[in-house]
Amino acid sequence: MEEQYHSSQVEAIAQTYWQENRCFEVTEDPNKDKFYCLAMFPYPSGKLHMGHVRNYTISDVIARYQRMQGKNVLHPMGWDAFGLPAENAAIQNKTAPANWTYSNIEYMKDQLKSLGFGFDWSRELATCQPSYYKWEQWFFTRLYEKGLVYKKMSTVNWDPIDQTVLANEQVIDGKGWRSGAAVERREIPQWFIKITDYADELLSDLDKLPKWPEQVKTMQRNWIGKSRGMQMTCTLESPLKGLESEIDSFEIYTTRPDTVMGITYMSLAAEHPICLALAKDNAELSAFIARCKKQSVSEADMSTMEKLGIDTGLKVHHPLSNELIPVWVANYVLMDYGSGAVMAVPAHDLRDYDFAKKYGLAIKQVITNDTGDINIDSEAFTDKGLLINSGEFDGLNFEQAFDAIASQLGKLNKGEITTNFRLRDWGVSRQRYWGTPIPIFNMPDGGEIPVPLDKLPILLPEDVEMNGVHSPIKADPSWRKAEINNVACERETDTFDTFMESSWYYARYTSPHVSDAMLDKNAANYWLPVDQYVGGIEHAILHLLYARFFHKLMRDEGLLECDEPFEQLLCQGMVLAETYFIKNADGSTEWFNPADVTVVKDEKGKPVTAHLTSNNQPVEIGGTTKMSKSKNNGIDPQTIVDLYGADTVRLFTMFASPPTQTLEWNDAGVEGGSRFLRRLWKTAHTHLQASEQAGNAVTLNPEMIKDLAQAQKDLRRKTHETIEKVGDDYGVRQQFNTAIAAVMELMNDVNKFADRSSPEALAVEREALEAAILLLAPVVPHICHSLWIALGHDSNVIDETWPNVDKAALIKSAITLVIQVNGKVRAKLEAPNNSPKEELEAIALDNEQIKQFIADMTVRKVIVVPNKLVNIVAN
RNA sequence: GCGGACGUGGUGGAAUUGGUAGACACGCCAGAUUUAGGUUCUGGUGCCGUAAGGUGUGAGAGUUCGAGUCUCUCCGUCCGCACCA
Repeated sequence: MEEQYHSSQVEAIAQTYWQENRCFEVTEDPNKDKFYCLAMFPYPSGKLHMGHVRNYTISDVIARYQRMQGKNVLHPMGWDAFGLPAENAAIQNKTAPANWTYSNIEYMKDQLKSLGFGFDWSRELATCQPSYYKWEQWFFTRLYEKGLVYKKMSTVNWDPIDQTVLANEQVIDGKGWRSGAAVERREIPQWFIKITDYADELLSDLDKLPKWPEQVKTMQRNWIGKSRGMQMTCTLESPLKGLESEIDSFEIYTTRPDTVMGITYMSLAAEHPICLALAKDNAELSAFIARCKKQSVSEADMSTMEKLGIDTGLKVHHPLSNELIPVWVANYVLMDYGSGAVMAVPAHDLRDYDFAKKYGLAIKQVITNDTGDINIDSEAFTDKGLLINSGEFDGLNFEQAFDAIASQLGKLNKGEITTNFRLRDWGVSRQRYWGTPIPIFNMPDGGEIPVPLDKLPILLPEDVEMNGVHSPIKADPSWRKAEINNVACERETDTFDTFMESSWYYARYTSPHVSDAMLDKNAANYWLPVDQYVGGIEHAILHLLYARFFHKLMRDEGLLECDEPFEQLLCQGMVLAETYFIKNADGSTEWFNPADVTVVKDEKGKPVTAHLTSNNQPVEIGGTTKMSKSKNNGIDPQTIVDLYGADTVRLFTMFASPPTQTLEWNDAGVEGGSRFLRRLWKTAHTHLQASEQAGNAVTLNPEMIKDLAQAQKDLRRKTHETIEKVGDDYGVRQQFNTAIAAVMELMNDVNKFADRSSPEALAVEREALEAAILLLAPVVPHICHSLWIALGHDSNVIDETWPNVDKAALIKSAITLVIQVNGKVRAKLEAPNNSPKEELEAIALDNEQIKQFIADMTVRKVIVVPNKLVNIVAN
C-alpha cells in the first residue's frame, strides 16, 4: 500500500469497483431478510446542497450497516421532478422546465455518485416521466370511481394584474411577487381527495408506529385534531332573504359546550351566505367583505394579523337561553373551515377576548376555578373549571356540564354531540404547468368523465415556452381538445399538487419498470414497508401524512398489503452556517459567503472580528442560521468534496452532531476529519510494514489470548468495548457521532499502544485495526475498501459481516470507585470489580481524604451504588 | 396566534436507566521537528483563584442522599401551519 493517503485515488478505486460489479443492485430474495432503507428524494434544483449530503449520508450509513448485518438491502434514489422552481428557472433562463429539470438531474446524479452513496441506480425514477405519472393519473380515476374525490369551490391567492393564481410563497406582504399587485382571494372550483374519510385510521394507526419519533406522532395527532364537541343550530331573529334561498339559521361547532352560557356574540366569515346577502344593500359591510378578500389565505398570517370585524345588525337566538345575541362578521373566521360561523365566548377564549375588548362587546364569565381568584377584567380564563352564572348548570364540572348541556340542547332539537376533525380534505388542483395533468375530461353538458386507462397518460407537453404568467397548457386552446365516446370534450388544464407524486414513489421503487400496472404486487409486498425512512423534520406533517394516506388508499385498491408505509423514521436536523454581512449606507444588508471571510480570534480562541479575505474589508458576524440563498451562507458540497474527498465530507457530516439535531458547518472541523483519516491510513501502513517484517504472523489464537500482557489485554478490551458500543450506536440509538468518537478513542489507544515487538502485540493491534475498519466502513466506505484489501483480505469490505464482541475480553478486574460526601465528589480510587456493598462502604469510610473531610461531622447515612459510587450523607 | 422541538466550555458536541459534567473533535496556548508557510508530533486548556478551595449545564423555584437528566414558572432560538419542496 502507498504510504500517503490520496483520497481521490482511493475513492475512484472503490467507486469503480462498486459500479462495475453492480454492488448495490438488488432483487427480491425470499431466503434473505430484506431491509428497505429510503431517503427522501431530492427536488432537482440544480446542485446538491449540504442538506442532501447529510440526508443521504445518514441513509447510506444505515443501508451499509444493515448490509453488513447480512440483510438484502434496497436503497433506491430518484427525483421529485415536478414543481414551481422549474417554471421560474425556465422563464429566467429562457428554456423549457423539462430541459432545465433533466439537465439538473444529470448533474446532481454525478454529484451523488461522487459521494459514494450505495444507491441501486437501476431503479432510478423521475416523477415527471410519463411512465410514472400515468399510474398516478390512473389511480386518481380509481379514487373517482370510488367516490373518494370531489370538486368544490375553494379559495386561492389571485394576482389581479397577472390574472393568475399564486402560491403562498409567491405572496410577499400581501403582494404578488412579480406584479407587485395587492393579492385577492378568489374562489375557484378545485379537486379534493377525501383524506377526512381516513382521519380516524390515520390517527389510530400512529399507535402502530413505535419506531417513529414521539414528537412527529404528536404533531400528526394535533394536525388531525380529533375532537368531541357539539354541533349547534342558531336561529335568526327573523328569516333573511339569501342570494339563493331564504336563510333562517346557521350552524356552529364547539369543543367547549360548557361555556355556551358565556356566549355574547356570534362571528361569521366574510364569505358566509348571510354576509353576502346582507352586503347587497349595506355599503359598509360590503366594503368590509372586500377588505377581507385582500388578506392572505395562509393560516399563520390569519392568526397573527389584526382581528377586525363589524356588526351585521342581525340578532340570533341563543340556542339554550333563547336570548338575542348580536351577529358580527370577523376577518379571522374562514369559510373553508367548518361552517364558516363560530360562537364567541370572550371570557374563556383568548381571541374572542381581544376582539370583545376592542369592540366593547360583553364579556360574561361562566367558568371559575377552585380558588375563584380569577379577574376576568384583566385576562381571559381558558382552563376548564366549574360553571357559574349558568342557571341550572351552576357547580357542574366540564364533563358534567358537557353531558347536561348536550342533553338539554338535544331535547330542544338545537344541537347534538359530534366528532370533528381539524384535518381538512386534501385540495390537489394546481393552476400550474409543470405537474401531472389531472386526468379528467370536461364534457360539453357540464359533466365530467375520468380518463379511461387506454387514453392514459394524459401527456404533459415538454417542448413549451413559458411567458411567466400562464401555464402553457392553459394558454394553448388546442391542447385541451379531446374526444371520448365520439363526443368532443376538454381536458382539465389544472395539474396535481406535487405532494401527490411524493406520496407513492417509495412504493414504485419496488417495481419501477412495470409498464402494465402501478405496482408489481409481489415486489411491493416483498419490500414494503420501508424499514427506515430518513428525511427532514420539515416534512413531519404534510408529506408524511399524505404518504400514509396514499398508502392506505393503495392498500384498499388491493395494490399492496401492509397498513403503514414507513416502519421507522429518522428526522434529520437542518444544516447551518455562520453568516457575515455589512450594512450599506442606504440601509440595505449585504451578505458574504463564509468561504470569502477570514475570522480573527483572541487568545482564547474566541472570534473577535472578521474581514473579507480578498481585500481586508471588515464585516460583521451575524450568527449561525440555516444555509440559504438569502443569507449567502450556503457551502457548496462539491468544493469540499474536491478539496478533501467524499469520505472526509461524510465523516464530518456524521461526526459534527447527532443526526436529529442541527449541524453547524465548520471548515476547521472538516480539516479535523481529514486529519483523522490520514492518521488511520498511516497507522495501518506502519502496522503492515511491521507485520511484513515479522512474517505476517498476526492472527490471534486462543493460546495467545491466555497469556497476554496487561497492555495487550487493555487494548483488546478497548477493541471489544468499541465493537459493542458502535453496534449499539448504529443499530439501536442511531447516534452516529458517538460511534465515530468511539472509534477515534480506539485509534488513540492503538497509537499509544505502539508495540510491534512481538507476534502477540502485532496480533492484538491487527485485531483493533480490523475492527476499526469494519466499524467505520459504513461512514467512510472508500478508505475502508482500500485498507481492508491492504490488510490482506480478498473479500470486499461492504460484504463483510459485522464483527462479534468477545465477552471474555470485556471483563475488568478493577473499577474506579467515586466517593461523595453529601453528593459532592471528594475522592476517587481503584476498587476490585464486583465488591459487595459493605466492602465498598468500608473502603470509602477508611479513605484518608474522606476521613479528614468528615472529621467534624456525623455520618447519617451511606448510599452505595455497586461498582460505581458511595455517597456519605453527613452533617 | 396555534402545534412541535431545542438551550451544556471559546466552538461542535458527550454524559444511553436520577449516580464522576465536559468523552471525542475543533480552536487556542506552550514546546519539538521541518519549513518560505502549511503539515506532523508532545503537553496544557470550563470559569474564578498564586494556592487551598470555590463555582458551573438559558433564568428562577421544587422533588431527591444525589438533578444536565424529573416537575412547575419564565426567557431565548429553531421547525411546521395545508399552493415552497
